[in-house]
Amino acid sequence: MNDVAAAAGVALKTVSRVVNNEPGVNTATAERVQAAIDRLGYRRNDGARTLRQGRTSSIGLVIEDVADPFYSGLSRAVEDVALGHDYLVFTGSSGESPTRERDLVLAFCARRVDGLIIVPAGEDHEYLTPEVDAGIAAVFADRPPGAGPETDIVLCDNSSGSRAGVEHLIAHGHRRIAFLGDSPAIFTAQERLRGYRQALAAAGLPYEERLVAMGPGDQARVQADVERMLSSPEPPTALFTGNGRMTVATLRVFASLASFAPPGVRHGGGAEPMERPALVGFDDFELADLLKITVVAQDPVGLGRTAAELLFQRLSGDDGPPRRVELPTRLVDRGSGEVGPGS
Amino acid sequence: MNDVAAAAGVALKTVSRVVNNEPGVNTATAERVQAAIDRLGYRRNDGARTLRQGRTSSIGLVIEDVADPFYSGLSRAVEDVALGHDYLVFTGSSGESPTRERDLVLAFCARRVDGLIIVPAGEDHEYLTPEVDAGIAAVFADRPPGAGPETDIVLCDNSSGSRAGVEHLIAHGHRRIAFLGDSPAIFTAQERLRGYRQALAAAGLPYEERLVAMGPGDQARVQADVERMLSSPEPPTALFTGNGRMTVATLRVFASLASFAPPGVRHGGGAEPMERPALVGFDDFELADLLKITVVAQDPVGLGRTAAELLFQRLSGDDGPPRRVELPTRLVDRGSGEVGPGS
DNA sequence: TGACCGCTTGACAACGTCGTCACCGGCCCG
DNA sequence: CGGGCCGGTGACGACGTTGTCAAGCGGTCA
Repeated sequence: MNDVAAAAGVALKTVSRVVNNEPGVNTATAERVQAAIDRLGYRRNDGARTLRQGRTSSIGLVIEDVADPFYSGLSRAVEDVALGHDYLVFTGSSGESPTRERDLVLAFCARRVDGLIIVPAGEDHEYLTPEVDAGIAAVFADRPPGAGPETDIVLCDNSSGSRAGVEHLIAHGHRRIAFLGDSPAIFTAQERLRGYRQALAAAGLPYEERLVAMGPGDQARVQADVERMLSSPEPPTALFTGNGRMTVATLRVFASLASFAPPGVRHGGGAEPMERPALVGFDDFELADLLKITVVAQDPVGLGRTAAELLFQRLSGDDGPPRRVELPTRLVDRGSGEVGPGS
Repeated sequence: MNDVAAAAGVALKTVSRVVNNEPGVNTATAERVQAAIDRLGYRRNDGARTLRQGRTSSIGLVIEDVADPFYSGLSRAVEDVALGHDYLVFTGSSGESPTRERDLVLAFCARRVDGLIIVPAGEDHEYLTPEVDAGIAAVFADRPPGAGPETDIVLCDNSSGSRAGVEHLIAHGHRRIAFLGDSPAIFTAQERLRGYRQALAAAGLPYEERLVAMGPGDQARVQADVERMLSSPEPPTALFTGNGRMTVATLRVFASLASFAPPGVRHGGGAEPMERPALVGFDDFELADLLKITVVAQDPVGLGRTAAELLFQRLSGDDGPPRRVELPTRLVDRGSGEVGPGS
């Protein structure tokens, strides 16, 4: 900018005015400055600008994993809202590690992002208190934070969604319904389990420990749990899976159990030691339509958009009490809940 | 930092030394300073730091769409490499718009990112020349740039992969193979078409315009093209789809054409006006294994990792001639190429 | 004629950090 | 006893911007 000013024979401040389209610059002068800018290939240094102005026009987004379709949808929505406000987005994946979540958040804070959108991996968010006190806005998405500052929160209505999914199975005559969920440490897993229990209770069905398995979503674990349940004396006739990864893993288990009939096709005989159970999954996924899997659909885009919109309201001065938004889920019936007893 | 210095009764510079773990500070002094830092909840302003130091320890990543699994895999890989170097990542989706690509890149440049990884949407990258001259490193991934500065480039071996996929179909007896590709303006679409033609030529098969359809990957377009081809007098017995979205769209078309037999199951009669054609897709996708779709798998993670590694080599001083890396593809045979004439 | 106005322009400090250099006191060595 | 060295500390400017304030200038109005 110094060079531009020298080249155009004006003061620094005049160049600044031209660059920022501030009024009060003679047209001829402005043209001369613009010419110098073009000639020298000058571009404003936004780093210095933000230092001077005290806001960076950037936000930080911490999610579990960009490569997970659920979070990448959320991510894209956040990005779109941010770009609409001329904000840039730092993205980071925590990979479910509380340490990495914290490191990322603090790195973003050191960069003085104006706001944060966080899908928390950890339980303790006290580390955020000084940052929030320092004026950084924060919104939690998908899961509520642990102990820490009061912030806006955007969630899916996990328990109602889960309950609706399980009720759908019950309505089709299922009485022994298994629940496969994420690690109990994860909020959404707990909530979905809660919805499952509510649905059972409302229908007067017993809650059986042996039909509930929670843990990481890797194929081996799911395979073991599903096989164990299905080969037990009184196997479940339906499965409810607690997230998209579990649903897909379960489908792979089904595929690996060659004795299953294809979906919708029944075995000939009456005895069905290994008939393919009904399945309803929490969270929609690509190709679920082709595979005809009934799901409780969340709205990752809505989650991201809402979180970003709340954040920008805060950034534009709203300092009302913290809000907690719960987005509804939607049961998408594709038929996989119908197989089995009741159909 | 000023406040901390005052609170600890030392000079600014001493605080700076403590914060940066610089040697030459008396242990007692350091403790006093550290206490003041903790008490005041001070955190270094990395914005000011980068201004002073001339590098921002951040890179910009411009892709087509974070929500697309191919790019989100790439994105995650870039992020992991960057975090390994203590770099932060700005992410932006261009949505195939050259203007938005350019705006994003220039916004990142104004923020003085140290480097850029770009999946180009546009054809003209002259706008990058001043930035690269100014010292910003750039690497193009997945597609080569149009006119502009010489930079490192990381691609998939599109034509070979495509050729291998089509040869697989030919090897299974197919003679009329349709090609459904992305818009011809897109580099990868052109390359994959080239591979298709090479395979045909090598097998002595004619190239027929009527069997080639290129354009956007929306369901309606694909539906129209596939239906037109399949209902033509001499319909293709196999389809080769040019990217994951096309493959999925084509599967949906198959599902909508109720007259098709399920995969692997043949119609009873000899005449087969609408037998389900064989299908091989470029690009793997989740659940392709369950749907038993043969694909030419790319390696989005490898693409992202390689691009990031090249970038960091540049950032650490490597100024050798521009490099062009082509990553191999891999044919994953799941049986969907076998249906039809030869099987 | 002089006070005042609007328009244009510029000088200067400040944002928060770090690199450079200088300073101070104590100690060793000749 | 004097010079040099060293560990510890601080003053100051610079990075590239922008906000504040003031000044120059020509013209208008009382």
